[in-house]
Amino acid sequence: MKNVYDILVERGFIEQATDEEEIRKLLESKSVTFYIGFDATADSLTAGHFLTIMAMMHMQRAGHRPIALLGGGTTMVGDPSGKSDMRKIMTKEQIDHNAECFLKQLSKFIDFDNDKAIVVNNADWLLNLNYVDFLREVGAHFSVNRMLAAECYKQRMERGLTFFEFNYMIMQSYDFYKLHEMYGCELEMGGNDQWSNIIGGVELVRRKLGKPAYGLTFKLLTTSDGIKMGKTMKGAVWLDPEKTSPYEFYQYWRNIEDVKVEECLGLLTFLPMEEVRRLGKLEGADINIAKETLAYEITKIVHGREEADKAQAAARSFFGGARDNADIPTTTITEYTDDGISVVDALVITKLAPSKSEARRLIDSGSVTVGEEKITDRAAMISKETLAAGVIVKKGKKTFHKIVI
RNA sequence: GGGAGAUUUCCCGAGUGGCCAAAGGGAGCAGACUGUAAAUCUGUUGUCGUCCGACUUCCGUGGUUCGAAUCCACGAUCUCCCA
Repeated sequence: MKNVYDILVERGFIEQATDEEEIRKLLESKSVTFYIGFDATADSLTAGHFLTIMAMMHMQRAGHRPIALLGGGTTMVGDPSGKSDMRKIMTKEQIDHNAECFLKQLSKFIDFDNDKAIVVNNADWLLNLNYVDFLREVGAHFSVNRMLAAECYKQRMERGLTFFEFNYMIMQSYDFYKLHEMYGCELEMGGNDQWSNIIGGVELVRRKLGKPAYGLTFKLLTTSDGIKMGKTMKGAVWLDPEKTSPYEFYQYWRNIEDVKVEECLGLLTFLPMEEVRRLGKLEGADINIAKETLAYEITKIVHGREEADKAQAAARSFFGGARDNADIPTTTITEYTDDGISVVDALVITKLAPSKSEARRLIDSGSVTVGEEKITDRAAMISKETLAAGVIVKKGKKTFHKIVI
């Protein structure tokens, strides 16, 4: 069987490693306990997290033991890495709630039974630390000079970095040390923005325990413009189906840029690499096949086969011209009169437009279609009868929404 | 502790008393062209109203003025210099 390290390399995960050869050997020689941290900054994981989760899954499949570390403690501070502004301070309750949501979602991907994977929350050891003890025990091992030189603080060196946030790196480093002690964790992985924090932990383990420790970072998903992927006009692409419906999720990947298809197939699906390369070679309109496969496979992993089938069927039927009752986002309208409802209101209620002004602009630009009829009149209404039958409202070419009463 | 400066709409960034809902760029949205791609061109981007209209914005709170994003006072936050 192939070394999982080589698999990760082949699929395009790896960005940096503390020592490639050593890590490869380590992963070949035994079942390794490794960890990835998730700071609980929102109540759902995002498409960005999904990449690291995929890596975790590959690792677990290869017989290694993942530790999912929930950042109940570190989120109290907030990681300043690569950020230009200080993060809003969150309450303990919010963080706890978020961590719970994370765990629920993670359980769908990682098998936590029988010690095959472990969940920990760094609130358990970070929150009750004694300041002076901590400084003597851990703080003494960090050089401020070196920390300030770290790439991740570059932006903050210009705009200001508080001591409060500056401690984040030390806290995360301490996590690694703690996990090494508790579970024999030897490897920390994370997105490439975590590189500085990870090295901090690796060095702390080596210094304090005199034992080997390794770090590994993954590529960050970006668009060809270098903008972080997984964002839409509504915000992040969430893994929670309540926040981003499976259909929207599917469509996000279906609409990906040509040049990113092969990369995403490797990173975000389990398709064999021969297949990935074959799909990546498709040109012209044929590449749509690759995109469809990509969207389907990711949706299947995240939301299950059934939802993936539904999303795909809905997408196909709509873009194929059919307008039947497919599984697309649907809103049930309760506020309507005998005249029905105005198109403007309908757009706002379905969240196709954030405000009435925006809805009017959309109508003016000729991008709104109700049923088969293109709407050009700002005062247009959707009749009660039409509503009763259920009608599809279309914004632009790609966004469909069904309305029923 | 002392001194200098900053804070503008999603972001960057103009604007120093009326012509400012506020230049320009980025990002977003839409139209054309396409392959549910990219690039390009065009339109659009505070809210509410059927349009020329009304209303709420330029860190916060008060004030000066017929009139303030622009002036004053106090406060908050940040940056820089000196201790």
